[in-house]
Amino acid sequence: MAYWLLKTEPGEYGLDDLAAAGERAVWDGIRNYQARNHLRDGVRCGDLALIYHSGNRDPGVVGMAEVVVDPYPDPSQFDADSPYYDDRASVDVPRWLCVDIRFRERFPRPLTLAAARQCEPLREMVLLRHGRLSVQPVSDAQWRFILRYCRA
DNA sequence: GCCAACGTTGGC
DNA sequence: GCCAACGTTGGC
Repeated sequence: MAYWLLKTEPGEYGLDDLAAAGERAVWDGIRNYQARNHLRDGVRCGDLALIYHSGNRDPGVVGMAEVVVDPYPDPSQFDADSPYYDDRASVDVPRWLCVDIRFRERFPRPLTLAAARQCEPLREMVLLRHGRLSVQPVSDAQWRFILRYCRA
């Protein structure tokens, strides 16, 4: 079982939408090869993920979700009406993956990016070193630290 | 809205 | 395969 951090813009699809989605939400639209490779090579059913809100006034980790299925080809890449359509992808040779997740919790004390930068145990976190990656691994130690912080 | 950092495209 | 031009992300 592994830990991840998934980014999203709350104005598009945030923790509220995830909570409202119930048992299963399609986490699609990932269009970055490094993020895709994390899905392909790492993310599996049963993994847990921090939900990170970006592009808002106070970016940070706001909640947690559970991965409920192994990664599979993102249907939106085949949909010409979708903003995530990719005409280089085909059903036979899909280019992008997505995953389904389920809301687990909303943190009483979100970890803002600014606060994370002040936390020594998070110094090596991918979020702080490589800010733009939308699917990124979280180490066991980082996970434990963040949960203790956010649930306090 | 600005801009730095990073990713992608495409000519050669 | 290099690299310049361009596009995107995302904090501020």
